Amino acid sequence: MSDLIALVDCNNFYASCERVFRPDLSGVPIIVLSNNDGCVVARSYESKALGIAMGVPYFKVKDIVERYGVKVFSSNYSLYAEFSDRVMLSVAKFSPFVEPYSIDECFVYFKFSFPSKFDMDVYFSAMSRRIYQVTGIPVSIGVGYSKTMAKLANKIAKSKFHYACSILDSKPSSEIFEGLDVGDVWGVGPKIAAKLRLLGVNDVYGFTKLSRVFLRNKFGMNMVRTYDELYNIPCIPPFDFSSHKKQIVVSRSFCKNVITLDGLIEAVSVRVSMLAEKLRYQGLGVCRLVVFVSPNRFDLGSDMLFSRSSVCTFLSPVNNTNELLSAAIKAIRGLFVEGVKYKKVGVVAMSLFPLSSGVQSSLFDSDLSRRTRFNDLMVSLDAVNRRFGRDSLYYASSNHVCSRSWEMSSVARSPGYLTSWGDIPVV
DNA sequence: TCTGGGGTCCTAGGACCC
DNA sequence: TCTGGGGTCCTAGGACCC
Repeated sequence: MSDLIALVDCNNFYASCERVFRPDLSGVPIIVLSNNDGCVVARSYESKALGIAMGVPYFKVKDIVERYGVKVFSSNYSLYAEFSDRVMLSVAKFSPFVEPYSIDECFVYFKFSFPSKFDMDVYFSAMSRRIYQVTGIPVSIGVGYSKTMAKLANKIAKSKFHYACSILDSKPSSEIFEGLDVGDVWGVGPKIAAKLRLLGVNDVYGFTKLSRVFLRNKFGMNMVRTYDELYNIPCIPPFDFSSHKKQIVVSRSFCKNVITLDGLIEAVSVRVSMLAEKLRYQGLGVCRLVVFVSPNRFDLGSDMLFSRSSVCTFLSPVNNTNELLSAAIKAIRGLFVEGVKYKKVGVVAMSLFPLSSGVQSSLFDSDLSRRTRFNDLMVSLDAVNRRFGRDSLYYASSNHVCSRSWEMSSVARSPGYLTSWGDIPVV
C-alpha cells in the first residue's frame, strides 16, 4: 500500500495569526487586506458569514465593515511567516516527511498504517488539536492516498467544522462525492469547471464517471492525473527538494500612480535589489531578466492599457546588484512613455542557474574580472544588511529623487509581535 | 477615490536540424 | 495535379495553485 498522505491546512490563516495575540478579538469578525490595503485576502468565519467574499476590493465592503464592526488588518507577512514556521515545526513532531506547500499548508507522509479507520480519525483529530494547542493556529487535516484526495478530504473537514476527515476508498463513493461541487477538486479551476458544467458534469461523482480518454482529449494529461488521484492512485509525486526555483518574481503596485521616469527608476531599483538578494540567498544566478511596467488598468481614459516588458540577457549567470541594476534601468528608460499613469513595476528572473556547481562562462564575456569584484562587494553588502537590518546599505538609485513616495501603504498593520524587540507583547 | 503578489505545468506553434 | 518523416528547442499563452 502506498503512503498515507495528510494535508494540514491552517483555517483562515492570516486572520487566525492576527487573533493569537488579540484574544479580545475572539468571536469578532476579522479581515486581512493585501498590499496597499487593496483587496480582502483572509477572512475569519464571522466575516465569511457576513458575506465578505475572498479577493474583493476593500472599498466594496467598507459599508459592511462599518456596519458590523469588522476588525481590519493590513497584511503583516513577517508575522505570518513566523507562525507558518511554528506550524510546520509542530507538524514535524508527527512525521519526518513534511512537504510545505504554501505558507499555510503542508503535505505530510505517513509510512505506517492504522488498525482501523476509526483509530486513524482519532489520531488525526488529536494531531489537529495538538497543533492548535502549541501554536494557537487552528488547522484542518484531510487524509487520503493521493494529494488530490487529501485536499478534497480537507475541504470536507472544513465544511463540516471537523478536525479531520479521511477518504481511503479506491472507488469513488457516491455517498461522499455526490453533490460535492466539481470546482472543489484541486486542479479543476473556474474555466474547466465551467466547461464541465456545460457537459452536464456538476459534482465530483459525475467527474469520476467520465472516461480517461475523453478527459485526455478534452482537457489534457493533467486532468487524467486528477481523475486517477480521485481513485486514490497517487500520480502527483512528492516535491523534489533538490531542484531549484525556475523563476523568481518581485513585483509591487504603487500606492499612487507614478508618472515620472525618475519614479520608475527608483521603484525598479528597489525591486531589483530585492531580487538580487533573493538570488544570492538561494545561490542562483540569472541569464534573463524581464522588466515590466503596468499602467493603472482601471484608468479607462489611459492611452496605454497593457503592460510592456523588456528582456535583458546576460552571457553568464549574474546575481550582483550592480549589473542587474544597470541592465534594468536601461530597460526602464526604453519602456517609459510620457503621460502614462503607472501602477506597477516588477522584475522576473528567468533562466536560473545554481552557482554552487560551477558556472560555464562565455568566451565572449568581457565582464568576468569586474564581476568577481562585484561579488565580493555583495558579500559585504549582505552581511551589513543582515546585521544592521534591511536597507542599512542600499544603492543610491533606490532612493535618490522621489524618496520612495510611491511606497506601499498599509494603515492597519499589527505589531511585529514575534520579529521586533519593541513589539513583544507585555503580559 | 479605492482593485495583491508569487509561483508551476502543459500545449501549440514556429524555427530550426537531418 | 503532386510537395517526407522525424526530431529538438524555444516561446507565448493558458490553465492551475496559494
